[in-house]
Amino acid sequence: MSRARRSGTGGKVSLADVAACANVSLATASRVMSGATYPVAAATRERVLQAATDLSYAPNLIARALVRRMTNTIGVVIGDITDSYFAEIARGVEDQAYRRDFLTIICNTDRSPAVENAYFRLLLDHHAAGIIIAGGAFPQAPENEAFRELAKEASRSATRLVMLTDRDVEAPVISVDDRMVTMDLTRYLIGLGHRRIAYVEGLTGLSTSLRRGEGFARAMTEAGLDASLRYPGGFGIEPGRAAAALMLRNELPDAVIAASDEAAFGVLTTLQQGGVEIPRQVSVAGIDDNRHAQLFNLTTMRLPTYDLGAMAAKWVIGDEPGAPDSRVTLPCRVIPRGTTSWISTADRKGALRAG
Amino acid sequence: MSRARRSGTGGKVSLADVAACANVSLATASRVMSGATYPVAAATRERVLQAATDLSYAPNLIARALVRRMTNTIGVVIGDITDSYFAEIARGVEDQAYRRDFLTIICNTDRSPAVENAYFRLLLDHHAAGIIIAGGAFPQAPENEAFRELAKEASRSATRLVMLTDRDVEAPVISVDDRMVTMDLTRYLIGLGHRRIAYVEGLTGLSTSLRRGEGFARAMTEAGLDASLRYPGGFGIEPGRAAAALMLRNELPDAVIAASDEAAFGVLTTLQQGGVEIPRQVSVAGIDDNRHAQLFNLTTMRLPTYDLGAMAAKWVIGDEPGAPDSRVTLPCRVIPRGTTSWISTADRKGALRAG
DNA sequence: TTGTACGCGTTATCAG
DNA sequence: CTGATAACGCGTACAA
Repeated sequence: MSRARRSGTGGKVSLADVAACANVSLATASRVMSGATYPVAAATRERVLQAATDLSYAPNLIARALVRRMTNTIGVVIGDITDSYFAEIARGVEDQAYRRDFLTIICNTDRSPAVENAYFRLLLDHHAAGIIIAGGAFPQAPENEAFRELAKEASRSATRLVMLTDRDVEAPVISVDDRMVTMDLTRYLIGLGHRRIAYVEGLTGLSTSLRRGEGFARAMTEAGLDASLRYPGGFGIEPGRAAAALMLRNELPDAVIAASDEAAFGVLTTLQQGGVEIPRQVSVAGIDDNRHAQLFNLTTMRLPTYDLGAMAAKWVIGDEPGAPDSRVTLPCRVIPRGTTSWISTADRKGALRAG
Repeated sequence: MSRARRSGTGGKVSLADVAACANVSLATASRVMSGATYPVAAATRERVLQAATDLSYAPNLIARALVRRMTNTIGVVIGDITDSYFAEIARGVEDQAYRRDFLTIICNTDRSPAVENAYFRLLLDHHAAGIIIAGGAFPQAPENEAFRELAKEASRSATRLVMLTDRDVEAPVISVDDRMVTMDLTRYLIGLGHRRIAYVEGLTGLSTSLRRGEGFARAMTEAGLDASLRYPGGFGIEPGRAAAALMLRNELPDAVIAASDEAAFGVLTTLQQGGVEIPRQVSVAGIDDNRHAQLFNLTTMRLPTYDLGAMAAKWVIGDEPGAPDSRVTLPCRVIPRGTTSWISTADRKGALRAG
């Protein structure tokens, strides 16, 4: 009765209204509306459906979530959505989520382990169906302990967890081989005849940066080259600029690899402003292959960012979750463009000296 | 008792556990945990708090949402998160949301009115605390009817609605004056001595594009100049490229304004590849001032994208919502950089002819 | 100041 | 195949 009164107002119509309107029990109405494959007579089902559309019924997702102990949301924890690397990942997640009527929650940490943990906690409390952690690890961070604790809590609950980079927790990880990324890229440049190759590091302390640095070093030493030409860096434009400014003060390298496209842009433009011709004098390469790499005609390593997010989302909302110890590694490849070229014989002298 | 048994397992601890542990009623426990300003004796409050931390209690946000008829989430409906324009908006929202423990749900529509409505519906059913619609309007879209219906439903419910561009619905709107944006920019270029100015349009059918086009036309005609040099466009890089390719086949304009930075990048690089010197021969300007504009040294209109999102979020989760008919307009301004300059007297001839 | 009891809108478990 | 009814975990009148 109170229901009947409410139906006239702006109050939402509930399943009870539908049931009443269709002359069936709440249970029956639920069975047809909740999409379950439960045996209901075709006739009554039709009646319920009709009543639902008549009353323009929309299920209360929250009530449903309470009893199912699970919302139709999936959280993606990233560094910063304005960074195209993370934006692509988020897009991959969202595309999959949308297909199954899941909502995508975005959590910017600005690479703060504390914020990361705070969001982890919040998502758990929100009973997200899945949590995708895309930020890299800081092996030294004191917050790692709490992070692992949170991961354990997740494994006890029903929310599925996926890591997009190895975080040393019991959760499936989908990632790229960061060491291989720089190794392949470095080898590519060496194959082009470059000997004196500089490397602009990624963000300090991040395990991803560490591994990329290792890859560079390994490729150089295995070719008998000096791997010590390194510049402190980061993933943004500014670190690239700073490194390039330093390069301009000394003997130029044959080539420079930056740990990200953005940093490479910084290197590229600063070098050019300094009067250096790219790639005639110096070759430049980045990592990511983001949307603007093409604009700068930048040689780079293509990272499957979108696929990382998409696959993680599938594991999280799909029928087959990734096993807690499963790790899949997605392939990357060099995208040769105009900022790299064979080293000219005229400039080879310096290179030979360095080698 | 069943509770006591569960406490040992991985099952979550509930408020009842806390209450029992603190020897108080469920109500009392609720009153201290829910943060309400309800009179509770300091001693008992302390006991409850202690019990909560002892049991590492975390409130079930879904249960809370059910009774409050409101989740701690805010949905932001955008075109595409990999577009830095929308990413900045989303970041503005998220920053505010995080401060108050709200979760930010991101919804990519790819500018499809149908998808936009689908997300609108989903967010409503999810009982989002607020919904921010950032995509532009397609005045001709048949889905607009349903959109308005959804907006009405929102106004009847408790979820707050904010538009980031005028959508002709009963909801507060925070936006920029798109007409003024292009007018100011065009006037700036005219002030630099340019006469033959080309305009690369925004995405067809979008009201934002329409208004920007109007602004360009008005500024030109009020200066007694020909406003007919327009190129079909869009907000991406490719449309810019295509327009520039066309320009290269005919008499070059003095300057070109693109409806977005990305399009301007396309114009800029294509023109340069075509042997045109920027800005000596042609000045180029964009709209947005995104992160890469500085890299290209692009003159542009700075749009307060981040602030748009941040202010919308405040209206949505803050103490004072925007009135349904309130419209605030955030200021924009020209950022002069290196892709525009005074027109050289040598090139002035053509300009005079056109004027 | 504290406790009791009910309601939020669904789903799931039993009987019929 | 259908219908009562008990959870789900929390907030809040109302009563004490």
